Amino acid sequence: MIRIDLGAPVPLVEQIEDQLRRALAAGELQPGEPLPPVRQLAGDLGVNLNTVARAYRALEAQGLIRTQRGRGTVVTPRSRAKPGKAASRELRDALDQVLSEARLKGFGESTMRGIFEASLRHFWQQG
Amino acid sequence: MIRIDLGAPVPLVEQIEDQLRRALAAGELQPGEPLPPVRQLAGDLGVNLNTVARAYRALEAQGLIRTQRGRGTVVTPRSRAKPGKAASRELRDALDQVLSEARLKGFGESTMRGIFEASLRHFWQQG
DNA sequence: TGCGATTGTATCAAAGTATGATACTATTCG
DNA sequence: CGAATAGTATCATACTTTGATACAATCGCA
Repeated sequence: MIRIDLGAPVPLVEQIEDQLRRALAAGELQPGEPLPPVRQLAGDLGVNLNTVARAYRALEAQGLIRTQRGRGTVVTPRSRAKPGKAASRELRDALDQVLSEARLKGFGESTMRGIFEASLRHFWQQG
Repeated sequence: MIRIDLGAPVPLVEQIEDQLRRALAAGELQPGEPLPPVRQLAGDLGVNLNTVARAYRALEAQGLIRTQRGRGTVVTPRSRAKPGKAASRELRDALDQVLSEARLKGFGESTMRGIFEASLRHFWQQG
């Protein structure tokens, strides 16, 4: 379900968090559905249970999942709130970051569009 | 020219590196043009000169600038090489990351397209 | 030519962050 | 109640980031 890279420069907690968020955005994890217990996921990935617990807590702080000691962790229903100005600025910034790198690496405009459309479909189509 | 945020979770070196890369991709810094000396930029930003020097070295490792002790740092001409498979995978991954977050924050498909097109124009049009 | 000014580099210490080992607490179910 | 299962807290260790300071290369001008 998730694959982590011990040699990557990005922290394990963040790798786990990012991939779970992607699964949530793609609809692979539906609201109400339980996430694996921290010990199980930690065992599968070969990391400490705290590392998974921290990823869960980060996602909970973003309102994406809800966790309760002794009971487990479940996916929360998707927020229907419209994003604010700060969120828009952050999104533009993150996109600029990705596109500027792509530009410098030699990707062309149409290639870029193709990759974008694929990702867009992945996360917006029915997800 | 650059603005950094001491309270942000992203390291100063990376903030500086990212913003310089964006300036390069947007064509605000043209090939052959000199970058400010590390002490000057460091002074402007209120950080240690080493922090700027590290950002310069990172960009040099990516082939974007060329630096020589005692002489300074200049922008290198843009590489004409086509990106390989690894670069494509990384790009898809980075885009997925950004779009999945946007999706969960409630951005709509057309809003997303608009922001993307703006960024695309910014970095590909004549830049 | 030589010396001062300017530019990037190396070294090392201090503070902050990430990860893991271990013990703790809450919930469920027989 | 008690065992099993779920998340939490604490703390030690290793790694990363930042900065202070000293070093080395290049340039320019007297």
